[in-house]
Amino acid sequence: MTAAKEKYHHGDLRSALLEAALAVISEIGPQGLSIREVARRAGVSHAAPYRHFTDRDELILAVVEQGFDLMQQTMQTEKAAAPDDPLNQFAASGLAYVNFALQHPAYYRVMFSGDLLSSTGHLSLQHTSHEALQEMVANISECQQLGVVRSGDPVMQALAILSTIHGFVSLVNDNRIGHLVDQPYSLESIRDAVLAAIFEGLAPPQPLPA
Amino acid sequence: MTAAKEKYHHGDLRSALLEAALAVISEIGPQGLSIREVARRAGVSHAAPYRHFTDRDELILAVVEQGFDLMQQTMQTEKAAAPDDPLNQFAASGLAYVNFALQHPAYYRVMFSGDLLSSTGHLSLQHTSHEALQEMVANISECQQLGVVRSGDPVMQALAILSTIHGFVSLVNDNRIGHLVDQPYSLESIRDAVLAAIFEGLAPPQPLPA
DNA sequence: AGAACAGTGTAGACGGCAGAAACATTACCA
DNA sequence: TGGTAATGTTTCTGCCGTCTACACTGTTCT
Repeated sequence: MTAAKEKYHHGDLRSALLEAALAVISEIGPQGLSIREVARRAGVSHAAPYRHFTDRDELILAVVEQGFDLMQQTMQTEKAAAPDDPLNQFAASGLAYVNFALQHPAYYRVMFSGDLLSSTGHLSLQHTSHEALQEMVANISECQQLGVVRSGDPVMQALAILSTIHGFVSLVNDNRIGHLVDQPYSLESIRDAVLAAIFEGLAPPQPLPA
Repeated sequence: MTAAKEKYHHGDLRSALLEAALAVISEIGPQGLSIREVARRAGVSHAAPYRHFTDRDELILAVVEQGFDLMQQTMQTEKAAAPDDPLNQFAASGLAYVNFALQHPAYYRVMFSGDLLSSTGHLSLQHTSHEALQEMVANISECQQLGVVRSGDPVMQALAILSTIHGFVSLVNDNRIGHLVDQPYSLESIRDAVLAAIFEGLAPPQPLPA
């Protein structure tokens, strides 16, 4: 935990603030994220964070970017570890996305809450997500050419899949699944069913004639 | 707009506050919703709302409940207007859900933002959504018995569909779709594609032998 | 070595917010 | 007509974001 680092003023306040911010979001939720609380946890005065972030928004944005980095990295790793055919790799990416969201709910909430940042703009983020979608589309096209995914506009298919996955993890992270279903369903079983539904919908309507 | 109603103190402050709250959410977003701003718009002191709502949360909750009522009503109407077979009625409900969310983004955001209310609990809402899911499940079962929906646990199917729809409208309402795709896709076309994808995934794998 | 300087943290102030308490006004009812 | 409950206002506390003026620390130049 932040080891031995009290060099001169603080050492690495910026990182400490990001860490504290994530902790606050985990414990209290994003609405409880205040500059003052974060500063308190980092053990500095309430104005110190302004040396590193011009704004509350910029602090949050930094956490968001950190989250995107971590997610992208995780997905890349999982994809690389999957068998070397497009459909399996695509499935691995999807599973990795969902697992990231479920394992790091604080990150996912900040990244996609929509109410946290005042402006949804922020070009760098737009670029990141646009790229991610493009990769997804390319992957789907590849699967189509192999005949393992039904034909259709891959952009539309990607958006539908993204909707499903994002919707699922949002419902879970906002704690709405528990109220919806009765006892005997575990989160993992629902997750697997949702992912299965995606791939059922993606499969060609007629099984391969072979 | 609010007609002639300045009876005694205010007339119907409670309604005026709900109306103002919704307006604020539309214009500034849910994070800008403050008791004081709402009171200002209703032309009363900042403490007046506390006569009608014990809490900021309770005000928001009232808007949420109003939203659920309106949505349920809309869906019921559309469902009744659809042809009298289960699959068409199911499709009509789904379309109505999406359209409600797209036409009343402010309501939808408050209803499902997750960050707005401190507690996700609120039994009445849990009850409402649980009931809604049950109805969905029943509808799916009916379709299965007619052979127009593939077999499988209808609860899981319902959750997958709900995920897709909720995910789609969340992405749209948080303004993320625009950054993702390039020009030539209209929102309606994406909406239709997403809905189509749901029903493709729901269709029996082998077309009816007839 | 010593002085200037930039980077970093602090102290205090301002206005806005949620919420509680005490007070004022109005509608209604006996 | 007078009493009472409902409704709205004022005022206060404490937290928040952000700004400004100041203090400390490490570096760099002479």
